[in-house]
Parts: sequence; structure tokens; C-alpha cells
Amino acid sequence: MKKESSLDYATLLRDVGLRATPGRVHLLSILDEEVNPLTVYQLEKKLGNTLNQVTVYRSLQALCNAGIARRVNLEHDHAHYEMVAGREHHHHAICRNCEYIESIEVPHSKKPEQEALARTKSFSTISSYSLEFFGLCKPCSEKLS
Amino acid sequence: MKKESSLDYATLLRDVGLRATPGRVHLLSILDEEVNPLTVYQLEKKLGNTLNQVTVYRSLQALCNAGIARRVNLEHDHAHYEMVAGREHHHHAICRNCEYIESIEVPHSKKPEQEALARTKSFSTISSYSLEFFGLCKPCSEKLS
DNA sequence: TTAGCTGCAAAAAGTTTGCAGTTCC
DNA sequence: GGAACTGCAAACTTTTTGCAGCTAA
Repeated sequence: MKKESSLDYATLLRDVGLRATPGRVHLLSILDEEVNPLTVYQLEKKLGNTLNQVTVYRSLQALCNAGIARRVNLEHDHAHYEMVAGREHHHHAICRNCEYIESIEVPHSKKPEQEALARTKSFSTISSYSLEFFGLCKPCSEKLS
Repeated sequence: MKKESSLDYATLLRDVGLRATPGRVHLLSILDEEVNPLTVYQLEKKLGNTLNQVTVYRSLQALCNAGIARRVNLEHDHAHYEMVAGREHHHHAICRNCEYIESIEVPHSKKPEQEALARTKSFSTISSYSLEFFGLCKPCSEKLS
């Protein structure tokens, strides 16, 4: 998103009790500079051979546990990850044909978590939610018509 | 959900151009009688050995393409499937600890698809959306406290 | 110094594909 | 009769685990 010096990423990691290894700082900078959620495969390509695939998975898990990143469910058959730190909660429109992703903001009158909690019988907390939209992007809908 | 005679399932299948094999009718009856989304594993258990696992996958795909069932994304590492035919569009609350699922309805002022479409730059249609909530069910939040 | 991180190899879990035989219509 | 469906075996993709060595703090 916005450019920060790599020092900030190191601090961000240490603040949540993680070690600021070069690989993780690199990973974090890639996530931060990207608007849209990325797959592990895309991350690996961008990382070059800074970080082994297994380590990417483990680092992402650590980042998600720490609340710095999150796993997004876009109904493809692989997870996407995006930065949380310093961003508004937002949603995505996903093209069913080409998997193109656009981040969007949809205003809500009230906190949807609270509304949902009020409507459940058996839950004591709702801590997060996902709202994702599926359709066709303009190029694909022209192609398919 | 509501009990229907197995003849209805056969008709439902034929109406969308699918063959009404005993296995598919059975699968459809299980999906229809279940309120919550089911995994392939759960479906297999309920099917006994009526239908091979591979066939379950293929049948579910056929049902989803036909708009009779849908794949639900509950951020577990396996897909869930639920009936669409004859039901209201609804959402789910999922326990992060035990994977317990509760179906809920959350009222929307406007059609969320339209609202989302109005906020995208590059989409020409939004045909569906998913809204799922994550938290802790009452038993788990007692256990963990 | 040492808990945390990393890479390698291997495995697990979920899902898909090819093919030959069977069944619905 | 013929396209659609099924089962089996095998493959494929994504993600996880075990273990030994490395490194940040």
C-alpha cells in the first residue's frame, strides 16, 4: 500500500513477538505493497528465492496469528493472503472467469458482527466476518458474450 | 429441510438435464434434509456405500452447475455443500474452535450485489456473494475461558 | 545461549482425471 | 443405442510435519 522503510516492518514483527528475519521483512514488504490478496504461488514468485515455500506458509501463519495479515477466502482452490495492519476492513469482487480481484468497500449501517451475533442461538462472540462478491469483470463478460 | 418424496428429487434432476440415478437422488435427499452445509466426508458417511467418493465430487459439481446446490466457503480446509433449491439465501456463523455451524439470516436494506457492483470499477455483473461470520460458540467459549 | 526460524524431504488432505464398464432414457 | 453416469486406480495440488542445522536477540 504505502511505502514504508524496511525498518518499520522489522519493528512491526518484533512488536508482536516475532523475529525480524530478512525473509519475513521481505514477505511483509511484498504484502504491504500489494493492494490485492496474493496466493502463496504469487508470493513465491515475488520473493524470488529469498524464502522457501514451506517457510512462506509458516510465516504467513505466524503473521495471521499475530493479526498482521489475514487469509482471504476467494473460492479458488488456494488461499489468498493480504495485509491487515494499517488498512480498513474491506471486501473483494472476484471474476468467476479469470480470477481478477478488485478490492471494494461496502458501507454498513451497523457493525455486521453485532447484527449477526444477535441472530445466532449458540454463539457468544462473533469476531470477524467475510463478505466477498462474485461475478464477471468487464473484459470477461465481453469475451463470453 | 422439508421432507419430499424421492420422486420430486428425480424430477428436479431431470428438469435441469441430469439423469436421476439412485445415487444422485439419495445424495440430493441428504442435502435437502440437512439444514447446515455438509462436507464431502460427512456426505459419504451418510450415503453409506451408495456412492463412491469420486462420484460424490462429480455429482456435487453437477448439482452446483445446475444451481441446485452450492459450495460454501467456511474457511476450513475442505469445501462444504448445501442445498439451494427451495431455500432463502442465508449466511452462517462458524465456530473457530470446533467448526460448529449455525445458519443465520441477516437482513439487508438493499441487494448487496447491486451495492457492490456500483462500487467496482471493472465489473459488469455481480451474480452472487458470500457473507460468513466467525467466532466462538457458547460451549467453546466456556471451555476456553 | 537458546528459542525461534529455516530448508529439505516426505507425507497428508482434498480434489481431479483417465479409462473401462454400466445404466438411464 | 448412445450419451450420461459410475467406480477404480492413479495423479495432482495445496498445505502440513519431522528433523537437523542456522540465526536473531
